[in-house]
Parts: sequence; C-alpha cells; structure tokens
Amino acid sequence: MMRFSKKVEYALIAMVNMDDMGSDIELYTSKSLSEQFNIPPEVMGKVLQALVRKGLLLSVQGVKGGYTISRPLKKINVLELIEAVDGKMMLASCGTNPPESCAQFGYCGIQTPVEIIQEKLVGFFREITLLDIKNKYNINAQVL
Amino acid sequence: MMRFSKKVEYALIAMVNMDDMGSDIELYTSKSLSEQFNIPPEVMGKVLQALVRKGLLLSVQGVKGGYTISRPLKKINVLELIEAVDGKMMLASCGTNPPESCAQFGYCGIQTPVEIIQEKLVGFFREITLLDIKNKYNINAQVL
DNA sequence: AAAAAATACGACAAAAAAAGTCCTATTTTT
DNA sequence: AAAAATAGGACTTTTTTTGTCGTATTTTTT
Repeated sequence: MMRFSKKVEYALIAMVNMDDMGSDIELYTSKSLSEQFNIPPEVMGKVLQALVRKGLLLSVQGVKGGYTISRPLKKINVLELIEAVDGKMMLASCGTNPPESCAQFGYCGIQTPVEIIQEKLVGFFREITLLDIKNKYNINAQVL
Repeated sequence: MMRFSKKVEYALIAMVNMDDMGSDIELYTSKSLSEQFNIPPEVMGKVLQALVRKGLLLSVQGVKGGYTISRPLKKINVLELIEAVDGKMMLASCGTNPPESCAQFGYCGIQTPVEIIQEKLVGFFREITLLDIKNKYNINAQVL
C-alpha cells in the first residue's frame, strides 16, 4: 500500500541521528543505534551495511569500529537512501518482476503513463535531502 | 517496496478503458472487462465495487446491468482512485497501524518530516487525472 | 412466476513480500 | 589470544497482498 518500508525508516532514523554537525569524526556502532532506537540489532546492521555499499556511510571494522556519514546530509537525497536499502524503486509490477510475468503485459494500455509517473516520483524523492529531513523539512519549500 | 498494488493497476486499466469519449452511455460488465484484460473476475468485481462506493463509477444491477464512469476522466484524479481501492495513502508505519504499536513511536525524530513528504506525495497524485493516464500523460506537463 | 445475468459482499485460502532471527566469518584493537 | 566490532548468507515468522468460494440481491426476459 505504498508506504516506506521499515528498512527505509530505520535508515532515515540512523542517518539523521549520526549527523553531528561538525563535531569530531565520531563512529557510531550498529549496537548503540539499535539500542537507542529500539531497532532489532541484526536488522540495523544489515541496513547500515547496505548504506555503506552504496557509499552513503563509511565503516571501520574491528574493536573501535563503527559507521559514519560519508558526506554532508545536504548532499544525500532520499531517493539514494531508499534505493540503497530497498533496491530500485518501481511503481508498476512490470518493473520489478519479469515483465512478461504480468498477466496484462503488452495490452494493459497504462504502461507508458505509469512509467512517466514513476520518473516524476523518482525526481520527487531526489529533490529531498537528508538535511531537509533533519531540519524537519520546510513545508513551504518547493519540491518539484 | 513502494509500488502500485495490483488493485490500483486493475482500476486504472478498467477506468481508462471504460471511457468511450461521448459515445452513448454504455455499460461495461465486470465479466467483459475481466476477460478483455485477463483479470480474475472476482477481483475485478470487487475493484469496480470499491470504485462505485467512492463515486468514481456508477453501477446498474440486473441482467442488463454493468458499470459506467460517473464523470469525465478529466475530473477524476489518481489519488482518488488509489484511495478508493487501497484505502488512505500512508507513508509512515505510524499512519496505518496504531501509532503506539511502532517501536520507535515518540522518539524516532523523523515523524514530522515524513508527514510533510506524505502531504506532498498526496498532492502529487492529486494533480494527475485519469485523462492524463489515458492520453499517455505528457512528459512535459508540470505536475506539482 | 421462474430463470438468467448481472452487481454486492463476507469469509477464507494461497502466495508473495517484508521483517526479524540465527549462525559464522572477518577485521582490528587491547 | 580475547574482545568487540562489521559482513553477510540462510532461514523463519509475520504481515500483506492477491485470489477464490459461496451466497444474497437486483433486474430483465421468457
């Protein structure tokens, strides 16, 4: 029903919280974040690992290790975060599954417009930065 | 993962197809639509019934019955259709389920911005009409 | 009046997706 | 060598989505 997955919510919570505005480079452990926000530790771990893979976070292994934001929140948009954690965003079923597995494939009559809506939706999320989220977002800001 | 439900796809397909541009008021049966588009007939039926309940379609019972569009496609937006068929659109988990059932409720730090994003998203879908869908949508049209 | 063909809708079942758990490996510091 | 962290595969559980079944109601036709 078109809602953010829990993974996306966890990623948003973690990243916004890890931004410590110019204080010394600090490493946040998966464990501490999972405890602070009551997120299952294994899930938190995998979300953070996905964010590292896509370059949104940096990680340091070993005893004194942890995660840190790779660049200013202003430079990271919500689309990147969603796709890092959930995979490519696809509005129509013929986008995710093999298209020919759709029982209406080829004659549904709505594929083109849905693809265009999808492109606009992707653009919508690309315009929102994580800094916007952290700053509670400005309802007056123009977003598309 | 943020995609249209099958019910939304079925509703879009049916409604766009039922618009016969000024020809005499014709009634389309659930059966004929389900056959034409290879949609399970019971599912098609319930989708059409949901659209009737929200006033997007009109129905006539009995042997010569069927469904017809209640007003011009230009006057029906995609948000109405989504919500008729799927219920209110809610981006955050605290929107659907009882908020206090969310393990991060009250201290996630992202509720306000996510609510604002949701409002904008709702506005996004409200700006797209079913006529846009039927006309394959104009990629150059401004949509928010 | 009865039969036929349509909508209406609740209850259930199956399938798919999302969320969470478990286990083991690897890395780095102490 | 031990401890504390990241990395990640495999699996299980839960939830959501999708589809099915059965029955009632409405209206036209015979």
